[in-house]
Amino acid sequence: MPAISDVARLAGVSKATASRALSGRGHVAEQTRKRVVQAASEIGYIASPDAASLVTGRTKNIGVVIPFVNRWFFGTVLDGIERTLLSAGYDLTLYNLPIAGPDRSRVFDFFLARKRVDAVIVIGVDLSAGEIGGLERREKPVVCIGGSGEVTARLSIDDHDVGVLAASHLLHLGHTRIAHLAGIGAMSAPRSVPGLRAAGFLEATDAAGLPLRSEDDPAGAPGAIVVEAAMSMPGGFEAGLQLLGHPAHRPTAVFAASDEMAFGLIRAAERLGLSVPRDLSVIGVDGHEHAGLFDLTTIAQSPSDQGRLAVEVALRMLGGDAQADPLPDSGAPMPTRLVVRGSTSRPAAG
Amino acid sequence: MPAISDVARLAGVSKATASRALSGRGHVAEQTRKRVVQAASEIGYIASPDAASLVTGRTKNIGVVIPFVNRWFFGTVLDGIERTLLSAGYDLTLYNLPIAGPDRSRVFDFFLARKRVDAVIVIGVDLSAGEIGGLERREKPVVCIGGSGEVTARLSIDDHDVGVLAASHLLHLGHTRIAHLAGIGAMSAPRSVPGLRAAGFLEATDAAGLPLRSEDDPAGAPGAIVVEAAMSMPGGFEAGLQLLGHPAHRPTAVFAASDEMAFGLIRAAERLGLSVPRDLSVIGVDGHEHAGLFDLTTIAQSPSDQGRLAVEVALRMLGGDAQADPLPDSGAPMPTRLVVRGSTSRPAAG
DNA sequence: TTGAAAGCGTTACCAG
DNA sequence: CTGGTAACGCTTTCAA
Repeated sequence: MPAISDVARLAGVSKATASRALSGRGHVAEQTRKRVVQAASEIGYIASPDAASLVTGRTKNIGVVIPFVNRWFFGTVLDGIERTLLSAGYDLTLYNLPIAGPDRSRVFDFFLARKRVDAVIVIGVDLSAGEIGGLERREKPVVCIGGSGEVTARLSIDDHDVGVLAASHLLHLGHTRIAHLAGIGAMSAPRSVPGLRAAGFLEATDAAGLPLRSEDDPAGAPGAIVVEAAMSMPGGFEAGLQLLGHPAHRPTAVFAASDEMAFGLIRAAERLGLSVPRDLSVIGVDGHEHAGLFDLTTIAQSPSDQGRLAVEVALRMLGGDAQADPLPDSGAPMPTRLVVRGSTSRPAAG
Repeated sequence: MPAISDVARLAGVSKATASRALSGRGHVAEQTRKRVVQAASEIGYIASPDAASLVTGRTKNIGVVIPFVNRWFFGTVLDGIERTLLSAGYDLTLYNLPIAGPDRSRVFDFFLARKRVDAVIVIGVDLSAGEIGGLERREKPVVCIGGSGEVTARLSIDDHDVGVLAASHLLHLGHTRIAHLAGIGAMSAPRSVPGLRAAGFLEATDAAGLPLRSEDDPAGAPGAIVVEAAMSMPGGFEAGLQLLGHPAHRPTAVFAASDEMAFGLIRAAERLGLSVPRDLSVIGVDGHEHAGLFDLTTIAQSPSDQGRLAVEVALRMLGGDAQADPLPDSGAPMPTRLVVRGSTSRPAAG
């Protein structure tokens, strides 16, 4: 493996000059720079990042903490991050965070505690105060996408508003028996993404005069109901079979907390012989790339943009200038938009 | 940031002893070891991996090259890798490889060329001779999962056999008009995963006396046909609309090269008013976690096991003993099994 | 503009 | 079993 001293010798300069010529820091005569670069490529020299970061304190490496890679939102955010990092010359170290348990603290206390990453991007994780404290103590920039926890830099859509928007769309169409397929923890963790969406939903249905019902309530009456399930296609499917199983109790519209849940719900409806949107209107959240295929009305967001932006924010924070607000638009929520397709319509007459 | 010299001072020993005590290499009196460990945890010391790898040449970091994170197979393999690596104390650096273009060579020539990873795991990539040469020149262990290219360590299922098995299942049921929804490149890259599956399919249909047909052939006659599409749900959907669009040309059974394609195909069939399996039998490949939800017959494999195993192989190669065969079972293919569900049946009479 | 030399934080060798 | 010391490969003062 050629070292910088080899390059220096071949180019007839000192290590110092070779370093300056190759890294672009400090002034070097154009002619010598060329000679050094030529020598380097001749022997296939590539700088050792370890040696460099040992002295500079920078690793050119960003840690990404993510709970799933196999859910569309998360995978797509990761994709956006990776692409942006690649073109900035940064490495991405992936930490697939288990929901809880000893491995989770291992990620925070061991892996992230070492000096291997310049910054951390955390996607869709509800961070505990202790975890946040640990990260901040290392003085590494932390950028969050979604999730919850009192952190300085967070990029996210307005999840409460998403809930309001979805409910309003259904109310507007004239539905009065509406269910919300919420993510796990919606009721117990009000600041989490599922919690905020559920709260927005309930606020809107309440404002419209719909009472909150439980599954045991008398059938057929107007009202809103919230059911929790895994935010995945099977989650939506299972919950859907349950929710739609009793004709008398059946809502005429459902707001699913994610498009993947909505897909599962639609399949459950079909399995039960229901037609969407004639018997059931469905609206989801995400703007999943398969939403068109299911003809699903959804509240779209742009995960890959969020990923790209998170990287830009992190790099900006790394670039010093600690005073300047690193967040674009002073931390305004990321945009969402209602995409109306064929899965929502007015309820059947009667 | 506390350094090892701080630990040494606090414990009243030399740096050398402190290092030995903490890393476990070399002999240290049990009593001093305890004192050092105690001192380390007291000041929250964590070794700098950069400094360590500078001298040992080992980074405790594995590079993973992957073309998608958002396809189930790839995401699940990644998950298995990550989990295994985490418990072995290794980091995972992710390279989301663009299919082609300058960014692709950048991954190989710049990112992987640096000394930042101890080994590389490559998932589902058709490696060129040049790319393989580059990797081998760095003398880093390379483990491939799927994909193609003449590399020493490869873990994969027998994709040719998968094609045979799928075709045989359909033939056995009595189908004589069978289509194969193949991945892109199946016909042009015979050693690739799509190529092998298609070859197996054609071998079996040919042996059964079914002629290979093109889309323009006279309708209704027995035969096998191969259509290429993206190995995703939308890919299967679009191709399905095309393939099933003309009633006269319609096959009675389709072998989709992945479960995700099969899901799309099933939706296309439903969209066209066809009933599965009455009008159309469908078999996929993967054992996708949603296969049950679509009641899909499939040839299941275990991506997360493949991921786990790839890590074990890589670590074994790293552990010296270059002579011993690092591959389990002398490189025998990974297991697959036919899971019969409701999407395949005998063709309708007539 | 260039060079010499002093680190960065470890581990590994060689004495003791 | 332990301590001193020399690397590892780079960047960065400080002088020239």
